[in-house]
Amino acid sequence: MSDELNENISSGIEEIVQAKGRGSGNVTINDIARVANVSKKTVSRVINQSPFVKPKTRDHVQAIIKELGFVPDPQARALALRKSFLIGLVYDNPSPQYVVSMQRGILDAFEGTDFQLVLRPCDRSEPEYLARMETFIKQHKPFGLILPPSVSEDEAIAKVMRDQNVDYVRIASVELDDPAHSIRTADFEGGAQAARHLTALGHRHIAHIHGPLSFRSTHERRSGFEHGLAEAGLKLNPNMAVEGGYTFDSGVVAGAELLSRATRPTAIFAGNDEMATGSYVALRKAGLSLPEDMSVVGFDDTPIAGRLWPALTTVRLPIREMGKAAAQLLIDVSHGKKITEVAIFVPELIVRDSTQQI
Amino acid sequence: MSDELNENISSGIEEIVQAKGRGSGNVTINDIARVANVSKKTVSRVINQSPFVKPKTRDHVQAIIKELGFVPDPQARALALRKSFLIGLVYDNPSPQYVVSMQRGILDAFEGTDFQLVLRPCDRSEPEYLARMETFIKQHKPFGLILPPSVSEDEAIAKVMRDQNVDYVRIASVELDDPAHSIRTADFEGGAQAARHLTALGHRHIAHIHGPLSFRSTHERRSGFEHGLAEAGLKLNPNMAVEGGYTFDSGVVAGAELLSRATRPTAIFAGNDEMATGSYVALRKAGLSLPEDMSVVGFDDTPIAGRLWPALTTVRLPIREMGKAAAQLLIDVSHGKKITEVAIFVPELIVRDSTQQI
DNA sequence: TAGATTTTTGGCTTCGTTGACAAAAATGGC
DNA sequence: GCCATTTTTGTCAACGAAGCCAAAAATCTA
Repeated sequence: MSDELNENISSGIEEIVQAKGRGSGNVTINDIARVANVSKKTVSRVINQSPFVKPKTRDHVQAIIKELGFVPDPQARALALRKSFLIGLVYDNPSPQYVVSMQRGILDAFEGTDFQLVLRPCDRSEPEYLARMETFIKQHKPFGLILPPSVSEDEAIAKVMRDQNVDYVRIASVELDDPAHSIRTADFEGGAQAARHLTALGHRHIAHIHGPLSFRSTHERRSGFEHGLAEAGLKLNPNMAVEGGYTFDSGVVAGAELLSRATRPTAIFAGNDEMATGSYVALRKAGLSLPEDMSVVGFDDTPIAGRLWPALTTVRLPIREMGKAAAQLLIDVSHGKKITEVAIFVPELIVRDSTQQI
Repeated sequence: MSDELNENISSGIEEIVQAKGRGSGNVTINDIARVANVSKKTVSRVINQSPFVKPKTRDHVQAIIKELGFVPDPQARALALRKSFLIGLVYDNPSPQYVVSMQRGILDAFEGTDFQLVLRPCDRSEPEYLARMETFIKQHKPFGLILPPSVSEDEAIAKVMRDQNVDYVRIASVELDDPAHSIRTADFEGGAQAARHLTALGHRHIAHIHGPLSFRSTHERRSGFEHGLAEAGLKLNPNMAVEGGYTFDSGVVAGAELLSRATRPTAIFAGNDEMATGSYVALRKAGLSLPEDMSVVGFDDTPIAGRLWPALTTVRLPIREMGKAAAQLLIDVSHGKKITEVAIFVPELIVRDSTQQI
């Protein structure tokens, strides 16, 4: 009996391997069912790790799946489940470096899974952006969405996602949502670290180029920075605080503006690396030497920080790790894991060559 | 009759709008068929722009599609067509900036279409990379693949794509494939431009940091460069040519190596912006002033070029436009458009502040 | 060991679309 | 106005999986 069974299986395998090898489509659940001599429903159960399958059956089916190199068709599954295996990265971050790092992290987490990362840039200055978001969700039924700042802070988008009943993870510097939907960064702490570093080097006149006021991170980084200054008995002089747009160009402008003030600061804390890079240019244009004439601290530690001269001292956010954590959270939650605490990423000061003792 | 028809339609629409509004799933082809009083096959024909539909019918159906906000389900279509609406970007380019720019370009072309961009980093140092590629194609049945250098140059990957019968576009500095599958960049010409610029500024001792010899672009850029030097009666001194890996770190090393030579060049042409950035660091470490002591030319014009000090003179490749063209080519070819000539992108020298008269 | 109970398995339908082919409608020629 | 052609439209079965519920097998109980 057992021999006969095995023989049947062997010949079944051979036949299918030959047929599929000639390009007659892929191996499907039906092929597995036929060869394994079970119903396709049972194969489906094995694929989906249903606990209602006898271990013996499961092993048998799995062996045949492996032998035939069967991979379930994501489109067919999506149709039946009314949910695809796409995970969208919805972003509007002005720093391309930030976005690439995050992509990497997400892809790290997808290793060995069937999820695919799709890119969804989101231009919130465009009036239709919410409608587009909704159409995308309706049409493509993504498994989930990952939102880094600043789209993560948009409550209108959050509402759309909830209304459309799609899973999501928001990465932000404040707790915007419940733990199952949040990854948090301790930007406040990062700002404080920047301040402590500069005051420890003896700086007393420290300027700040912060991001747009509509970003939560702007306030967190600045408050943290002020908190750090206060520890050294210092206050942020209001006219030493200039707003930028988290972009390189805005950093150039902001840097120039600071230099036009009556008293020149000896150090600048920029709200992100892009603006810090811009401030380098402004300082150089004014003929200053770095870091002799001015210490500069950035935020994020995107790849450009290490490529500048002098290499930029910056507050490192583990962006790639955050991306990975966000993707993993999405997967874990879908598996029914209960999340009780928001994951918090604490930044770390990376001291390079752009800061020095005064 | 006409009135009656309209009335029926109106009530049908109302009914469906109400039902779907309550979240009972999306509007499907069946709803359209029912309301329009045609078969779903006819609706399908309208969606797919079949020429065998009477204009009157087409307009009628399209009006109802619009009214109900119907969008076809990509998963169901994919299942029936055995081909998804995903387009994969397969990349291994060491410069993250290059990759982001290309992503943007591809997304530009997808505007208003149903295509989604999925990211497929490809690590060719890993032994399984071809098998993974094959599995991805088999499983997800992408509509097409876009391959920038250097994966584009991999003939083993090209074979897999052809065997699996998936459409693709290869972006390369040489003509690797037929016009329907190729986007070409005139790297040779770019190299020549760099040489002409430097010789015109009076430089006679010019070094070259080139990319890995396994990249076609390395040879094209170098040959073009030598060609340009020859126009000025110069030759590339073999020990003034150093190999890098198209990465920042390799640029630092290569720069240092050049400075260790008996005679110091007065200008460097780096094979890409990343390595040019690395050479800045090596030169600065050696105490040189830029551009006074050394002129530097890069290649690509990735965002970092404009962020450096001095801003990098570089040979601009319109990466974003190339990405857009590649995506558009994929779409056009799928629509049956015949391509007789390979699209060639000719680079343009962007003169900034890193080069000066000697 | 028969019957009750629990565990496993299977059958049939559904998801939303397209393909092959058949049927109906429109058009043309006489 | 009738028949042959050509357009246009419709029917029904895929595509490859999962859901619901019933059937079969295994296990337990007395």
